[in-house]
Amino acid sequence: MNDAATPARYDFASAEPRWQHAWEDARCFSVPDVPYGSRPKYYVLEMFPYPSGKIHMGHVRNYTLGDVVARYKRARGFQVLHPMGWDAFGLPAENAARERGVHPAAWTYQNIDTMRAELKRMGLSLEWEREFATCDPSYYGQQQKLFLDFLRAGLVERKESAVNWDPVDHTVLANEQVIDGRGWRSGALVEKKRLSQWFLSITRFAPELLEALDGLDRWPERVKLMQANWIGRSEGARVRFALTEPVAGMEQVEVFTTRPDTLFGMSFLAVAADHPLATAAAGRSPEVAAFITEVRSLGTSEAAIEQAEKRGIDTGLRVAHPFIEGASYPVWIANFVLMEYGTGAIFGCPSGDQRDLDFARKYGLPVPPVILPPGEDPATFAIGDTAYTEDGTLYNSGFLDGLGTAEGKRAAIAALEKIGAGTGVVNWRLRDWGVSRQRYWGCPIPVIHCEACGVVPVPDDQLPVTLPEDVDFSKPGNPLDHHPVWKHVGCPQCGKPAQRETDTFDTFVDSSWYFARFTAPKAGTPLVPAAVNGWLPVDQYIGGIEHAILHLLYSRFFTRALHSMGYVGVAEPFAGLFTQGMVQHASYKARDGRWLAPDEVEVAADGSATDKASGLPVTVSRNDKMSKSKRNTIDPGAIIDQYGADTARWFILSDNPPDRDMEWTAAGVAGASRFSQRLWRLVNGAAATLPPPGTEPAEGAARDLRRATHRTIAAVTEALESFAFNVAVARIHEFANAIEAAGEADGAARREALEAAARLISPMMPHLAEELWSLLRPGAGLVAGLPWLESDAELAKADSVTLAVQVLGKLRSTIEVPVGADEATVFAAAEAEENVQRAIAGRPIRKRIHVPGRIVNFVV
RNA sequence: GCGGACGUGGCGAAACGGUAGACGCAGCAGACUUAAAAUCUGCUUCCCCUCGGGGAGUGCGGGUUCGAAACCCGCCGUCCGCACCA
Repeated sequence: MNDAATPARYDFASAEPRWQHAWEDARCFSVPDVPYGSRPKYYVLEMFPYPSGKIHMGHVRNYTLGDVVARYKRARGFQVLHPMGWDAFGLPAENAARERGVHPAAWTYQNIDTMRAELKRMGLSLEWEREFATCDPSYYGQQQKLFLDFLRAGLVERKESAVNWDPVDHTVLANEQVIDGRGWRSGALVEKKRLSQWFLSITRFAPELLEALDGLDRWPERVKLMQANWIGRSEGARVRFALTEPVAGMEQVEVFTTRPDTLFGMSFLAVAADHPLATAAAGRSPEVAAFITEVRSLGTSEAAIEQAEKRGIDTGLRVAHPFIEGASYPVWIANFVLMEYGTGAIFGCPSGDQRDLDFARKYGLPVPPVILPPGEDPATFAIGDTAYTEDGTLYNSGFLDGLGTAEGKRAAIAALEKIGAGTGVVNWRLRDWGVSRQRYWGCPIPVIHCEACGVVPVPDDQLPVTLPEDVDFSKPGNPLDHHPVWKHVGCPQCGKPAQRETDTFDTFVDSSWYFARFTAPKAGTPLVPAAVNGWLPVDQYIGGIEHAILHLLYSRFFTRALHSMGYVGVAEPFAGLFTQGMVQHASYKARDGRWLAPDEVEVAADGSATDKASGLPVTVSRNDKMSKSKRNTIDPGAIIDQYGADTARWFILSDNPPDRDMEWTAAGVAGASRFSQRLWRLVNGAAATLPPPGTEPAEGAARDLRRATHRTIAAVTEALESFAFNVAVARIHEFANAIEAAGEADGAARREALEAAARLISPMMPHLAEELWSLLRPGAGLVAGLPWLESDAELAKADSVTLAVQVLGKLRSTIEVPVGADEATVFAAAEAEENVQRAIAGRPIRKRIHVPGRIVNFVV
């Protein structure tokens, strides 16, 4: 059937693997561990994937964006480091082991093989020689060395602490992994449990992690803001209140407040249910004990759900006021006071804090007003159900009377410090990072517990501490813990029987330094100074907004810690950050509630859809996140089979700006495919008839085509520089239109245009670029090895421009004038327009405005 | 509650304070075909019209400016983050 009548088409299926091999053979994307010579370095990195089984469209978008940057920067003369690896430890591998009896390592490495093959089909300019998985002993063994360095540097603590316990996954979660009181993975309600845990001292770096955000000028503002909020700096004071009688050895209770100026408005003191004072009070009163039990059982999550309800109980204890001789206040336990923030205790100033006011009203506590709002009369101002939390003038406040809020704070802190009852402090919301997980499939924490010697680091020559392969997943809990022999070792110090730590690291530890390891991935030390200092920081990091806090903050902390230990020269790992939007797809729900896959429905022109099988209408919901449960995922592999990698890449780039959520549509992919075929036809049809390379003076249509060429080079370059990839795509579309419109104009100009098109698409559609280039310049080598095109400003320049002519700011006409025409000529031409005259309607022109190349405006 | 971002045709979107809607998707009309696919050409913000044009228009209401989608003030809406943070 295929004969001469069938129009020729670009055969991506054979071309794409061919060019992938050509790049590989030419080692186009390899760089040395240490950047060499005078060419500047550029490190492009996309957040490495978790090997879940298959790549999804989010990966395709992420790696396409990174590849455009990598290929573009390479063409701009940079030595580009662009590696890929696998964030390979984690729970799903263990779940697979429990559910299907497959070993986590086998499951993981098999997934990696599958996904590597899929990524390779995308034609990414990656340096695969640097690939590693975090579950390789050669990686996590080096991580164990780093941990021991952290330990020696005093950046690790072992603390008994209340942890977030996930009862479904049987593991501890970081605060960041608790979302609305539920485990981020299992969704189970999180319980509080006390365990001995390893903590990395991220709080020590809180001030610099906050301050350095200002210097990250190529990070999205919102990510910096989210981090700043998470670190949560607040200035205030710690105030010690003496108990009127000691309880369980405690003589005082300390509170944190941001409003020491309102101390005279105190009405009560409240502590968290977990506070030692609460525990002491419980010992003296069954009612108090019962209340604490009740608050605990509700838990933080329930509290969040029913928010508003403030509850408390009077302990019967009292505290003295630091400033008011002889005054004392009741100590309450309140459910809205959190042990995790500040000191777990507050002083209640109902007139100046809404929560305190709600509490005071509920339990009939006094509400002494101390802040007078501007313009209010102290004789008449009263607090109703709304606390006054703004600035004002202090009154009823002894020595603070008459001071404003800021001066009041300073004066109160000075007075507290003078009498030894408190100090001005900065309080941080950030907690230390608990990294212990009661899990098998993670990096073993390299310490040994000895009854005589305590915690003993595993000696260097015994590293790596590798995971045992023979593990039993049939019991709940940590397989390392109930392994028959693995944990039983001799103490490295005294030689007596001791036990290995059976906890493994939070997988966020693994991803906190992988970007540094890529610079020398096979080294026998964690990092090689010349390599890591040569390549870091990552110049462009690209990934999802979901990592705005956790991964990015941990990585910043890790880099600072490594910096403080002399491992790396920089303090910030990521100079530029780009957060991409999600890939979404319409979802289809049948009447009976079943979700239908896209290929099971018939979508009409108006967007409505029917079930192919039954013919019944289905509910269409646009812009749904792709998910297996809604059956609206699109398999990248199938798209590449049908359309090729370039088409998938082109569509993803063309649809919208990369930081916004995009909708995957069949029509959009088809459009991208059409364009790739059109470009190919344009080149394939002309290649044989073009003159050999070389330029000649051009006139008329040829001159216009050369102008379009050089303008397009400039416009695409600018768009690529600013991550406006959708605009770059649009400019290339316009360029294709211009080349077609130029018809048979001049061979040399046409060759120049087609060659430019081939090279300009190369960051986005690299295979097609090579194919076109090989048609235009057989045997001339790879586009991947060519420098970026330069726009010739002379050629891009226009001979004449179209000016808009406005009267009173309203467009009335346009005129064509030579570039550089003098103002008098321009005004004369503009005034001569019939439409302009009609709009002026005989009125005198009061003002003439001319913005050269843009606009003329007459004010009448 | 606090903080932030964003509102432009049927849809995705462009637009140094200077011709709003480039480019694409969808749609309509036509060409080529026995037909379809593929491809190509034209039209496509809304309203009025004497086919020359005219009016309105970037969530709403004001303001600054010769000129505002963009800058300022106030609303409304959507989304995101944090959330009894003392």
